[in-house]
Amino acid sequence: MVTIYDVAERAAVSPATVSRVLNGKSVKAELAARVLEAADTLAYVPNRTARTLRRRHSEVIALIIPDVENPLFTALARGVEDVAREAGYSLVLCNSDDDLAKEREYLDIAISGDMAGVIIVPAAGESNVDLLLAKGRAVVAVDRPVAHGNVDTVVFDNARAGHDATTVLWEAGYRRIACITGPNDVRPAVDRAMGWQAAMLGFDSTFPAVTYLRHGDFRTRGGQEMMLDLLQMDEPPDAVVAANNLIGVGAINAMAQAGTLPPTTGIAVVGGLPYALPFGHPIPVVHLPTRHIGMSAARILLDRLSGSQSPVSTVVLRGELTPPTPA
Amino acid sequence: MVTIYDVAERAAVSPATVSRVLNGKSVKAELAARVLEAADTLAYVPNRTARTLRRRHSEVIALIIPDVENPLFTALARGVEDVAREAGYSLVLCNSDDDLAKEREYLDIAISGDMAGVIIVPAAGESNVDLLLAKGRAVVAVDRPVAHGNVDTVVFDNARAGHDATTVLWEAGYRRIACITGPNDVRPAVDRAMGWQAAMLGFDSTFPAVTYLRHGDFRTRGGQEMMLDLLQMDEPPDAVVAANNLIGVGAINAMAQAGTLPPTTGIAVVGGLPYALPFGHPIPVVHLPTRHIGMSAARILLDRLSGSQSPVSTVVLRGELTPPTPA
DNA sequence: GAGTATACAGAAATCGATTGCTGACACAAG
DNA sequence: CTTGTGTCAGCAATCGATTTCTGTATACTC
Repeated sequence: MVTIYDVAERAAVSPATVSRVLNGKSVKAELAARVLEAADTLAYVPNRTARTLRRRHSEVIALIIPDVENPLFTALARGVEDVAREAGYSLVLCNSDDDLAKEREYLDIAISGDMAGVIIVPAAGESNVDLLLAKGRAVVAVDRPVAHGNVDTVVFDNARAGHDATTVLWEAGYRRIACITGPNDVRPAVDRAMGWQAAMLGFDSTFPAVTYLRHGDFRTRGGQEMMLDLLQMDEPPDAVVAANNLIGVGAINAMAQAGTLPPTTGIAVVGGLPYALPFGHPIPVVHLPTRHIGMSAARILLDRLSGSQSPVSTVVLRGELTPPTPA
Repeated sequence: MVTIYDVAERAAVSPATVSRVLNGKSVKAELAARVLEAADTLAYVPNRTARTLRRRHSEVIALIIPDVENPLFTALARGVEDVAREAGYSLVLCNSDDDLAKEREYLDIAISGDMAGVIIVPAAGESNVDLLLAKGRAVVAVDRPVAHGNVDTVVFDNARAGHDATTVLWEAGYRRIACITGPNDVRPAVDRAMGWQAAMLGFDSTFPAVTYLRHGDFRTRGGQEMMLDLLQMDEPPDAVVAANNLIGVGAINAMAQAGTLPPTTGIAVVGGLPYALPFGHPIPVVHLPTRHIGMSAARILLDRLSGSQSPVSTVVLRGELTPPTPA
């Protein structure tokens, strides 16, 4: 292992000088040249662990997400990564599986690994980032608020998204519009359903909303099962709002199984479908600015890291109902 | 920041003893109890940075993949994660964008961050892990071999997968079967195309293979463009082998646009389609054991980490042609 | 030309945990 | 009673880079 001492020796200067050269502090040009040459010929790579120990924080930020296999979160990760890299930070992706224990483990790693900051999509339930805050680390919540801890937050306008998705179906002539959403301890799932419910009651105050609401698991499987369930009702819905992309896919699968693909049964989806679904009928989608939400969170975090003391803020990003262009 | 010294003081022992207790070395029961109690009341969290500096390696392994948004790689990541966590390691996901410069950056981070080992899907081109090997770090290549460096490797049997996909189409009666694959500096892309070519020439030695081969970018966009291109030929193919999941999605989109969805134009896909495509006709898929490939790579890495000196090996996993059950 | 300000390099302390070595003590064997 | 063997806790060195402090050489002011 070649260390800063080896470089110092070869360049005939002190380790302190090598450090200064490598960190852009002022050093006489001639010495700097010697140092750089020595570092080069020795193929010196500074040890980040030692640097982190001394500086008491690394250049790594942790991004904790509930599911790496969900395109929403990977898109978010891209957004974070792009901004973070730009600023010289690298990103560690941690997969919590929406499990508080795993999440806690990763939070501990973030603390004990001296990570610069944490961007977290809190797991369902009582996420707690107090320990992190107590240590003075920067934390930003994304997509969902944290249950405990007062931190900057970036979320979608979920109620509105649910409302918009419902409205477009209503305007297309559907009248008995159901809603399949995620678990009821996951905030965006609840909010989107609220948006749907508000919209339906606005159109028809006698609509039996609870009857047509289903909680799945925010995954394809759940969407499919709940849709089949809805279709078996005595008075099945004539359309459905899928509260996320995977539910949308599942619901469409179910419709295919039951032979009631759109436009027979209508569907609108909150969140971009991961891949265009190639069959005749266009599907209205409320596109959520997933990449943006990541970029926004990263910017806020970077701001905190550079010492900003501005009061804790919540940013709400609005989705956009798109004419369904594929891909 | 509460350190091991604080704990030591409170428990009236030396820091060394605290360390030994926390690491399960033999210490008299009474002292151990005092230490644990002190650690508990002080809410002591050991600093991994310091430990890593001293031990000269961390409990983190890096997984470098070309595209976090590709389900193949996220599934692989799950496989790696499951095995790694089991063994007490945590995973850092790094996104190389198939870009050698970004890849090199992450490799440097792996070195300078004292990471225990690296599992890498090498970027297109001349990936080089020599530096890592020179430092004695464990490295495993997945999905593609590394251009430089002699390391354990886990790959799919890509040629066979291409061959199988082609065969199933031939047997279904298609005769002019094209192939859309990835960039020609990406090994699996080439191998799958080779499998297709071998199969076609086996069936019909006069088949003008080069005419019906297209290189896209292994993404939806590329698949779509190449498919449209194929469909515009004077003598368009009557079927196509899509060399990966995203190309498959793109190709199907293109078919939808052109109004020649299966079975009019046949298609077989190598690699599971990320989300079931709900329209009447079943699509044959050569399922690749993506999760397995990750688990296998992780096991090999862990083996090396625990000191195994067995000769460098290559593991080849076979895909399986499935009757196309959705989801 | 004397005195002060400035720039810059080196020595050494520091970050927090681990670990080789040493010494203290207990007990068994001779 | 002495020597030998083993257990276990503490001291201090160590990992590699950063940074404070200090000293020296040079430039600048009047």
